[in-house]
Amino acid sequence: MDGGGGQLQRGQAFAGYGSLGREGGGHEETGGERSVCHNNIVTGHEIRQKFLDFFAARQHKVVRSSSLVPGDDPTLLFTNAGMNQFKDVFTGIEKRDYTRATTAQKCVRAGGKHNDLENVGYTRRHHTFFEMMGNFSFGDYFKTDAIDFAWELITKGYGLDKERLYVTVFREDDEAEELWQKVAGVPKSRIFRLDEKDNFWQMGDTGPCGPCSEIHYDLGPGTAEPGREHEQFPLDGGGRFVEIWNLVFMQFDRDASGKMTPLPKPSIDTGMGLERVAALMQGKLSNFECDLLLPIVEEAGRLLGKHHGDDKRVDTVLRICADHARATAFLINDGVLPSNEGRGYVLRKIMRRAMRNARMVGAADPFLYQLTGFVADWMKGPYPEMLESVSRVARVVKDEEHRYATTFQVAEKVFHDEAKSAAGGLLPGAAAFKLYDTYGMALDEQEEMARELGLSIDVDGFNESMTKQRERARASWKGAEKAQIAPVYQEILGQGRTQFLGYETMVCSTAHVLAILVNQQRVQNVSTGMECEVVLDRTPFYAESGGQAGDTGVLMSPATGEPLGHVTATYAAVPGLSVHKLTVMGALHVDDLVVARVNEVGRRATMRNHTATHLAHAALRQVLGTHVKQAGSVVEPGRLRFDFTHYTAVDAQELAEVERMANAQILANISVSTDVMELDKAIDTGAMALFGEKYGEKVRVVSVPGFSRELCGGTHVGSTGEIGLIKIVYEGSISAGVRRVEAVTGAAALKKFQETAGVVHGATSLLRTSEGELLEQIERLITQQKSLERQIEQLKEKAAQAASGDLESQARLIQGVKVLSARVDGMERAQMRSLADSLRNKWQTAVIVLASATDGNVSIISAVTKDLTAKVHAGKLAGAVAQAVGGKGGGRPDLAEAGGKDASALPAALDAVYASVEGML
RNA sequence: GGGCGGCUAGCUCAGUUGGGAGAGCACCGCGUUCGCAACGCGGGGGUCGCGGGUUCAAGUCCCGCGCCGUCCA
Repeated sequence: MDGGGGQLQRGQAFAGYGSLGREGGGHEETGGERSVCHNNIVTGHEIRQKFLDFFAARQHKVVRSSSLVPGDDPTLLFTNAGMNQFKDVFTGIEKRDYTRATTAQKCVRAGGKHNDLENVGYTRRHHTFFEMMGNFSFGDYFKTDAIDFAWELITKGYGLDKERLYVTVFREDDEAEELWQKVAGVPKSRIFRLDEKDNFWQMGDTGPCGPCSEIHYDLGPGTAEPGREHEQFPLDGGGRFVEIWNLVFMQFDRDASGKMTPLPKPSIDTGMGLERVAALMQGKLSNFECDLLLPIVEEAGRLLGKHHGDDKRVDTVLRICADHARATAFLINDGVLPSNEGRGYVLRKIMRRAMRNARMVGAADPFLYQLTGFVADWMKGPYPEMLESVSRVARVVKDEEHRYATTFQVAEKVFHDEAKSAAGGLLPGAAAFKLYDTYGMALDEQEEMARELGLSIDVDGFNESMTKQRERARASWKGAEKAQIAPVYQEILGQGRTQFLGYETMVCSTAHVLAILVNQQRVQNVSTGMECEVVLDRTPFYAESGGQAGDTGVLMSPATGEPLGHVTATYAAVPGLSVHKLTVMGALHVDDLVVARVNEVGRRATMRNHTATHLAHAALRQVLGTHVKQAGSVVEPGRLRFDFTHYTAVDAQELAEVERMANAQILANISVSTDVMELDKAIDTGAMALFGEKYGEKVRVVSVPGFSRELCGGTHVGSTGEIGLIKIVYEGSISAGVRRVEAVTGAAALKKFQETAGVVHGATSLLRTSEGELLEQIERLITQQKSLERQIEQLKEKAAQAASGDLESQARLIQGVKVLSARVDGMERAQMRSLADSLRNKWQTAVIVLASATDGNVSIISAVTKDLTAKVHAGKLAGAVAQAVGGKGGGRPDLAEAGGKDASALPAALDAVYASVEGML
């Protein structure tokens, strides 16, 4: 490692080779913007701020980082690039009131297409969590400015040495190559042309795409990763060359056939990894050495009682912990909770990988929850929300650490069982896979444990089982194809967004039919009895969104008032386009003028439930704590359902208090106000925004003054009194850390109350008691019931004893053995068993057969004392009797049971026992 | 969405071709002791997750559902 070749130890500044960030051989840059030098290293936080300031000064809107949970993009597991939140802006679906933006975006890459999880900790630049800085142009500036800005920021703003910078362009992008020379003054020798794989960007198989251009930084000779020194830029730099900035020139639109047409207004999307820039500006080879990560690595060491830098294996673990603690803290802050599917599962895998690695270097106790606290504190400057969630995050992480500990205990037990039976020191692949698949024990963990026992694991067998499982999962997936948004809706949206009138009115008499669809095909008209979808230019119908159910109602003829069709559902096929599902009752043509009338009773019930949901949310936060955040919501006419983050069951007192608070707001009959404002402003005034929801720039804020304030696009009552009453009717668990409540309001609440009162009334009249004494009365009945059952047991026992006295005299002595074959009608199996048992104990050496006939069923018990079981088999004895009465049976040699149907054959069968026993003895 | 494992006393769990629902800890009582710990004896506590089915008989076998865990997608 540290031979004479100038190979550097990780973490060591490579000041020996020139000095980073200085222009030429040690000359300090003079002038306004301070350049970087090794005496005065800039922090990661400063680099981030400088980026945003630089573009703000160039008319870019500084947009805050969006949530790590992408809004309504099912194709994306986590936000993984700066452009995610602008996707719809690039495609033109969404409009913003700016055309230039800049962000520092938190990103997670784990699971899904970019899965680097297994590499994290072992390499210099793989992370699950990182920050991506970027500037964006939405049809504003293009290549020239993008190149100019980028070059100016890194050479002047950040003061990177031009002699260390290289540029790549797409093979066919002559324009970019020219501009780099002209605008930035990069010599042609430093510009490389690359193929589609590296320098052509596309969002999907269709849609916007274009060439891109990357800026790379040369860390200098001797900085390549061990074993990769020979690799040459640009094919692969072996770690010596770092890609620091990718500029995407979005200039084509690709259609389904693969044909690319130039976009009228080309756009810019760029991304620069904060951690790698910070590392190289601070003279470090590894991102883990930069000041955004190193303190977390060191803190991990402190918590685990290890020292960073002493041991290679330990260092790797500390890096894993540091990276994963960042991802964990940020993901949970954004509302993700560890679970066994989807995003939650990826989070769990990240967390467990950290715990597992820590355990393998000797960590015994939960520690990750402390490290996430440290992360929150370290990142609180740019992400102040991290401090608010710090105790909730700690709680969630600690829970997961405990859960991991218990599952690990179980797995460990199974592992040792398997290890015991491992033949030839090799643990079979199937066993290893079972441990992994069923008990969640990772392979490296098993290998570690196997090593301690001097065993090895059949890894090939393991992989084989894994492949089979994959195939199974894939086969089952084929049937369920994802519903694709039909392009026809996009096409209709092109005619304009639906104007929603439902906030103000429930009827509109001036709506025009824009389009009619039958089975997603556009038609010109429809007639009675058909099912179709109708798009209007304006509508009072609320399209299902934000958990609120879509409206139902009717479309009518303006001339006659006759119904033209029933609207059975309303939904947004694509954002901005409301589609009415219609059962046609008359003729309807495109361009018709119609009266659209919402079913007012249903809608008002929905409005009551929606406002009540906000009241419940606010009340839950007051009663349980501010960690309570909405995790899902359904608002329908009949009820409301609200899922929220909370780690334990809500007890009866707490629920009662929540109901009391919410109803107090209803009784106070407070006016509900709605304001439309900028998103930033709304958040600044403390309105609650939801995880994963994507909001436009202008948002609606719904307030119950003094109690609740939430971003919400739904419809609400005018004042809280309209709700009438809210009653919670269910509380339960959804998954670890998420609870669900359901409630009813208004007429539904009254109905619920009447039903409950009816049940109570029924109970009081059955028990001939009053409401006040109902519970007491039931308790008394239960106690009485138990005591009666006990008395019956005792009586039965007495009866059995008495019977056994009689039976004793019936027993015959055959060759010194007491043999009894008797009928004991009315006795249950259990009683017969204990009777036989007590006789057996009493007689010491005996053969007993008892039978009872009840309700056409014959039960038979046969018991033989141990000393005789070699000669007389109780099972065979019982079986013989059973056969005679049309049944069968069996059991152990000393005790058997049997049964049959024919009671009339019983006396003879029982009598025959004596003879057959005599034969056996 | 598809596998696999689990659900039995307050807790941790055992329960082997289907044939007496059990252990340890905890709890209560008694004994021993100056007292405590420990020990001994005795006792209470169970819709065997829920619902169907097969069977003379189901904790045990079959089907469905729920919850928890785990892996794959």
